Amino acid sequence: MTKEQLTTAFKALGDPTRLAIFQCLRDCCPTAAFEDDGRIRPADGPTVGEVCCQITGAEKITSTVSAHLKELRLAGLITMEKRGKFVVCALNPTTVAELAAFLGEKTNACC
Amino acid sequence: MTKEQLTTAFKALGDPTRLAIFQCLRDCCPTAAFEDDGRIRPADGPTVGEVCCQITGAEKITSTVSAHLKELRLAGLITMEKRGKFVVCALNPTTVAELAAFLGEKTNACC
DNA sequence: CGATTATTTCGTCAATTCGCGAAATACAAA
DNA sequence: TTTGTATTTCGCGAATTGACGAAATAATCG
Repeated sequence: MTKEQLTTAFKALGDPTRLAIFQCLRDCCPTAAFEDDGRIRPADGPTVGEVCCQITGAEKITSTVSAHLKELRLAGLITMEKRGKFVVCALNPTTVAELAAFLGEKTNACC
Repeated sequence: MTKEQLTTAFKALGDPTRLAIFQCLRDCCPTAAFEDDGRIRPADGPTVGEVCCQITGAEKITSTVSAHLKELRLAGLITMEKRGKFVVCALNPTTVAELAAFLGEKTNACC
């Protein structure tokens, strides 16, 4: 991970709305595996609309949350995939693990 | 750690200069344990001036780096202590570990 | 096809941030 | 006390950010 990728990722997490999204995706399961019409939705995460509802209480996704999701995606922290009319998202565990590893790297032994 | 503390800490790391300072403090030892006059300097970290030199190449600490150090301190990521004419600093391993732990928390089992 | 639903992009505005230099503060040495 | 050194605070301007609503895009439904 380059220094620039690290700063981008940390900056993405350094906003209350985006951190809430991050926690939502980390802690929450997709709220349903089936649509109203019975079709199954790939269970890799909630739709962006569902995430927005959890975060802001809004019924539909807002442009603000959409922008935050985009930033998290560009930072490599989440994945987003189109599923018909919906966009589902999920954490990118690889990047998260790399951030944790960066923080966990040992301090130089002589200190 | 509250949500606000988490965002503050991540935001503090989300700037290239501050991340460089963080890496410097994590990876570097104090460059010397003795002053010119022979007095020992507490070996808990380099002076802020030494950190600034490593980061920017400047001979004396700049107001920019001073402000970044303050933000890292307010975020709980580093400690700063006055030692006579100097201010020495060091990582706060507790906060760093808490951030790493937050990122490392397991995804909900059902996902 | 048109209508509806889910989402993103765009434009704007207020607020924040970053870097800089000058001035202020703190401490030590002479 | 005066001088010098290390550092912080202040004030400013340029650039970025976050929130919001309106418009655009994309896919499904009828």
